Amino acid sequence: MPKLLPVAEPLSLCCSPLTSQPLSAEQAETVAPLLKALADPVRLRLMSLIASHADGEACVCDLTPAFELSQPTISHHLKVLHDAGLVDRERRGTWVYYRARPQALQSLATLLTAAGATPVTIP
Amino acid sequence: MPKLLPVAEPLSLCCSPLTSQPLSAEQAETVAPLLKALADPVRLRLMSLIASHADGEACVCDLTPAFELSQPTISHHLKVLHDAGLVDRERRGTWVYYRARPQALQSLATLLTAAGATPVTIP
DNA sequence: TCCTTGTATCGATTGATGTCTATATGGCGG
DNA sequence: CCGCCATATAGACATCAATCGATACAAGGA
Repeated sequence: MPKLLPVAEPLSLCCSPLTSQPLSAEQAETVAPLLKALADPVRLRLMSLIASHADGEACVCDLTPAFELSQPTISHHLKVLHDAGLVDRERRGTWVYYRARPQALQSLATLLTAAGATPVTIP
Repeated sequence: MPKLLPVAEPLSLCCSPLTSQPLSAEQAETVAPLLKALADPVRLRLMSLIASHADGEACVCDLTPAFELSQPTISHHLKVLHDAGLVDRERRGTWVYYRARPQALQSLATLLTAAGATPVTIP
């Protein structure tokens, strides 16, 4: 029987921007783990490397050499990103590819974006 | 022609979106602490309470009762937010007010926003 | 001056996190 | 089937972070 999928959920953006109304405790508990997954320099760079790579995906073999860290450490960080639902994971032959989930980043960005104040308003 | 982004000087957002090009190690070291400061349910709610409060500011005395945590713990979390540059701090008489810095949140949102995707960012 | 109220700091404790080495797993080629 | 390569997991260790009670500091009022 096939292994159960890990935690890649719909990632529905749960809430309106932080600045429009207070987050509930539950909402905060939902969102914080996403931010925590990103709140590490190595994982930020991993996410960035993956997301900016061609087709929004990258092989582990592309990522590991970018750091002066052991291979298990990189694998660990990728697992954290994956468990948070920020990246998808696919095995193709010997290699494993991680793919960014733009909607995940997008929902976080929306949360942080000031309510009325869109990024750039042209008068 | 595109106006310059309303860059928040003290906190100048260091980088273009994650998805447009890889973050340097230095950029990642700069941004990660901001995310880490937000990556806690209590601090997320604090930030949200402050930002959504009238005038974007709130007294500690308004914030503490919203949690079932000791006053020193709330004070600690506020300090973390302040040290990260996410909120300003001002004493008025007996009370201390914390004020959200929308530019800080905005720069994070810009970082997370997919390059080509929706929002109005101007590169 | 002393007391009271609001907020910050200190020190301790407990649990989480990043990193490593060693080892396991999964696929491919011979 | 065997051995090699790429990646994941396990276990250990050191550091960090969240929380608390106790206490210090700051400001205003008696």
